[in-house]
Amino acid sequence: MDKNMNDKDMNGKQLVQCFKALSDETRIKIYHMLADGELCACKILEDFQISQPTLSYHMRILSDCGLVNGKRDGVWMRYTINRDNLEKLKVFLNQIE
Amino acid sequence: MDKNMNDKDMNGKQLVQCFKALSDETRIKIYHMLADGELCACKILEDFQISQPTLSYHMRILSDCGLVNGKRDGVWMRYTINRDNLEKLKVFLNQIE
DNA sequence: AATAGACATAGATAAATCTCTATGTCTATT
DNA sequence: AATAGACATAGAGATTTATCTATGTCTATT
Repeated sequence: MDKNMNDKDMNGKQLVQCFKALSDETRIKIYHMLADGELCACKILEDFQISQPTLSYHMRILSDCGLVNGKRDGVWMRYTINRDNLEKLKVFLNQIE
Repeated sequence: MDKNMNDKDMNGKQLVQCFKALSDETRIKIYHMLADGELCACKILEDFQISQPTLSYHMRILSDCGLVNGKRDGVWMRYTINRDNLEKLKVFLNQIE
């Protein structure tokens, strides 16, 4: 696992955290939605039958592992995909085989 | 999530299951080990400080989601990476962006 | 400065997950 | 047919996760 690691790799812990972040139907759907571009939390919330604190919890998990960037814009939180870490996930999978 | 799906895609549930399977340090390490080729359960077990039933549990999770193939060979279980489903995971990530 | 709206945090709870020990099943060998 | 070895299953317990309600914080508007 640790051999052949370079700056394009994630460490094991971070990888596990990323996969854990994507191992939930709500979060994987959010991640997929963000593929089309930036979205604010209140917009994302409209697409789900969950409470606002639950969404906040999911966005924190997606942010903490580095898959998603969040920036405040006044009263809104605007979320985007973190392209660097998406790339690192791809690098990991491409290492397999 | 469901638009633009074709035979190269996994459905949402299966994707979630795959990511869940990889969201554990033991399993991600096993998956990485299998990248180098077939291994039997008893060989994999040597690399971890876990009980045999726990390994069996993890191998079941990796198999059930389709990331890993297991075939019996007499008394041994020989595991390999399921290349098709690895490819599907890659396709999913490549769809992002 | 009072209010309203967007988001975060705290605390509680139910469900899922990971691990173990004990035991069962199947295969190959003696 | 008895035994040993590799793996699976059952059941239990501790931890983690996903969700909620209630409440707090911060920003913008009136």
